[in-house]
Amino acid sequence: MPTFGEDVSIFANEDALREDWLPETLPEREAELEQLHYALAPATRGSTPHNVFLYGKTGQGKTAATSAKLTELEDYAENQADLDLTVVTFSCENITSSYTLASKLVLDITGSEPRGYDQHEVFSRLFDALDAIGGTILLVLDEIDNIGMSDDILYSLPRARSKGQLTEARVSVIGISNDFQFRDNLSPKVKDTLCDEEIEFTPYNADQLTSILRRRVDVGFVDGVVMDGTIPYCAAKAAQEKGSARQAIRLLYKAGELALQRDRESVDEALVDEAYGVLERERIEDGLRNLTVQDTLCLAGVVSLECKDAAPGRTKHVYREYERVSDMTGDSTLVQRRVRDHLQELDMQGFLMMQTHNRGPEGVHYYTFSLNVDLDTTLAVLADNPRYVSIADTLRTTARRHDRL
DNA sequence: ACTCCACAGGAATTGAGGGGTG
DNA sequence: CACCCCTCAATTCCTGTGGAGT
Repeated sequence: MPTFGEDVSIFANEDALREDWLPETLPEREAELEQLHYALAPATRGSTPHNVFLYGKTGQGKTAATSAKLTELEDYAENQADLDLTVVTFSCENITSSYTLASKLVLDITGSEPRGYDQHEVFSRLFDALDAIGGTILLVLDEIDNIGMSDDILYSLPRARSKGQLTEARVSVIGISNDFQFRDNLSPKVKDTLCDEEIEFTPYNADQLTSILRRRVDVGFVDGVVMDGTIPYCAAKAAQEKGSARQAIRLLYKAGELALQRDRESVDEALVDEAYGVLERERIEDGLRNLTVQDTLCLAGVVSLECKDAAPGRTKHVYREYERVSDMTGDSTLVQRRVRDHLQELDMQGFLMMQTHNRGPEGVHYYTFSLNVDLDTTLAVLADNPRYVSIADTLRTTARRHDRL
């Protein structure tokens, strides 16, 4: 039994390895920071900063860069008597439309949420709230791609002042997006205004990830704990996937924790490999647990194909399995059209692998689906839930018969 | 050559569920 | 209370297209 306080010293400052740690410098993002700087600079001259749109995959330093630059700007503004600057940062997680975004923004600023009103009224309350703050307002909308096609607010915000809906405040929008396509799908009128400055964050390569990791290790770990080759190894592993700094750091942190558990005094490549496995499993487990009933049943349809060694299978075949599975649980059976949508969502979340098969350049195409995560783990997680335990058992038996386990 | 089928995906609609106003 | 706002999952209908069958 471990005792508190008797840990081998591995971590010097564990906070530096956590998700929410914001580095003070981002040498790998010099160019992007400079672009951001010039976009915001008008604020220091008493004018409205440009609207900026930052895009790039997760873990590329978009949020960190924005936060670093804005802190710098806020510090500057603090010492200038005639500069009234407010930064409002808002994460659009779970926000699916302009309407909810506006209403949640009002909640964020004023503390009360307008609901049940029409969109026009909600927008105008948002403008009132912004006017009440006054001065120059930088509105940072993180993960803005969540609002999808409904982008009215992105059109209205930058124009509110010229339309007289805002009188006291000057508002600039800084949109941060993980989704490259989001930009293309914006309506043309929004693209015009919001995207007058665009900053793209391309994925870090292995060398850049190595430098980033090295700085974190210097702060986070005790000197000499992390072996020489471990950092580049970790970086290479992360670069191979998405080039995400977040993932690279998470990996190293997990490896450190494993080292602690094992009473090791150093972190080596084998531990990184192990940490990788642990994180992957956690990812699947969390993901599966958060799926809705129908999502899970659709997934189970594909799992069923896998167990019969019939994957990848076409939509039709998945649907047949889905019908069997949902019969077993007694849940309502959806129409095929809807199941297709669920399958596509599961593909986007990485649980399924959806392949397009084309026949002819433009015309008829069809999809096949296969499981993109470990079958055994998936069955285990399904069996954890009483609702699906009978499915999991049946499928496991089938899988054994077909030598899939 | 013609018709029918399979399939993806867009659009419109519905009904439940959250909440408003007068 | 009647009637309004918006969201979300789901259904229904429709369109476009190549391939199979006749």
